[in-house]
Amino acid sequence: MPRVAAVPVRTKKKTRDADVSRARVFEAAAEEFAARGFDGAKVDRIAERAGVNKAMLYYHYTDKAALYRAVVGDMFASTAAEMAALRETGGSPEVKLAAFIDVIAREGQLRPHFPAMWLRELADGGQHLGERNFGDIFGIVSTLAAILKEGEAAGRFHASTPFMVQMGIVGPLFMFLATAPMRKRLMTKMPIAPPDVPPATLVAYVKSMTIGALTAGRTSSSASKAGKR
Amino acid sequence: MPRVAAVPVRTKKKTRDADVSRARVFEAAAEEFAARGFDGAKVDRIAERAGVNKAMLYYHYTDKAALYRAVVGDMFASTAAEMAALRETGGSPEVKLAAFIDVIAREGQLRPHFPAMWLRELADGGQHLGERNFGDIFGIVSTLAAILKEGEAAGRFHASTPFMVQMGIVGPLFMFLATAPMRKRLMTKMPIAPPDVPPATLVAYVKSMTIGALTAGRTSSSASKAGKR
DNA sequence: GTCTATATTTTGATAGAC
DNA sequence: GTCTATCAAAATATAGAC
Repeated sequence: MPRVAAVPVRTKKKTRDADVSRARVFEAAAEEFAARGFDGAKVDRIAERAGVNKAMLYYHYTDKAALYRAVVGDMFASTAAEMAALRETGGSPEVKLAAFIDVIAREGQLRPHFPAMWLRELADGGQHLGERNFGDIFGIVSTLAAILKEGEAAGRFHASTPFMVQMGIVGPLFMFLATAPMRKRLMTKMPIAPPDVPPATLVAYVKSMTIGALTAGRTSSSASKAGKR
Repeated sequence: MPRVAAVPVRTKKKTRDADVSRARVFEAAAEEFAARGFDGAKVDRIAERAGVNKAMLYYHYTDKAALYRAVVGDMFASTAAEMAALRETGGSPEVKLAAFIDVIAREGQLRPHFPAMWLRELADGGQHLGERNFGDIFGIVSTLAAILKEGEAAGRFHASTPFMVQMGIVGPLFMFLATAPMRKRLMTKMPIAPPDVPPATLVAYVKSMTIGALTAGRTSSSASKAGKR
């Protein structure tokens, strides 16, 4: 037992270093995966970006796929957690829906790699996702489904397909966010693709679109209330 | 000159065969690229899918990148051409906007690989696109920009950013279309992701969203007219 | 036009010293 | 925990016969 007691200090030091390099790898991987996709991302490049040796990468993560899952898992787990919190709050269906959109938008901005990675994962058919990821996604869509159902029951929303509404929210939001680098580069050739739309404007537009579609033809003023400018 | 005269018949035969195998390669490539992306797509697998020898693939196309450009170019050129035609037609801004959305949706369904490939290309930042592709894309967005401007001048649409509106149309449409295989596979685990929403319903929803956002707060009945059901 | 065999390069991954 | 050196497996592309 005395042998065990001697370790703490040194362990703490080592652990902190490990956490640092591990975090650097994670961050670099997120950028690489977002910019090039799973197959396009190269392990060597991730290590280089992270400023660590390639062997270090394998010290922290079993392989490329595990690293990818770590990044993706973090995205969905975080979003799912926020959604769980959202489910506890009150308010009208319109307010809840706006809050739902805010969470998606916030997560998409908080993690710059999120939008592009999500776009790719959708195109990939969820190839790289695991059971836990699907669970988180299910939780997210379920949150939206509950809001829609509530609004529908209250006679404020049309009947709708949750997954379709979800794509109607994530699509515009993430497509716009994911194309930020591209738009920046294209500005000279395409004055139509501005790199600098304020996030608030984008979010407002998405809210307006969604509420607009769900309340089209109704006399309520909810459409104009939720997403102005 | 007599040597030249003897060729035609044989050439025709050969040409037909060539066209067939070339088309098969093109088709197989479109599927592979859509399902796995540029880096994920493997030349061997494309050849196998096409039922031709790998060497044949290189006989028809200089390399993998050229093949990719051929598929992508076809998508954008076709869509751009339809947009050019649309620019000639008349009607109210609302009608034109609906027609614009119809073109995007039609192209997305006509070429099953279009949605997924477009999602990927956006995430890639247009890495694999050439000058001509950007020209076509510019033409497409410009068509939308003109419609929006007209509606705005007529006092029927809010001021808007064309590229953002474009993402608001392509996003929901293509995300939903691109996830068809995924949804089919997930049905058992996620009853929220139905594989079978009728395209007409999806298109109507996107029209309703877009018109709804552009006319939010207005007294006009255009929102309910353009995208019902 | 079509196929076999092969050259070349890239890349994911590990062994083993420090 | 960190790095060097290296292996083994893919994967792109081509040469050359038919």
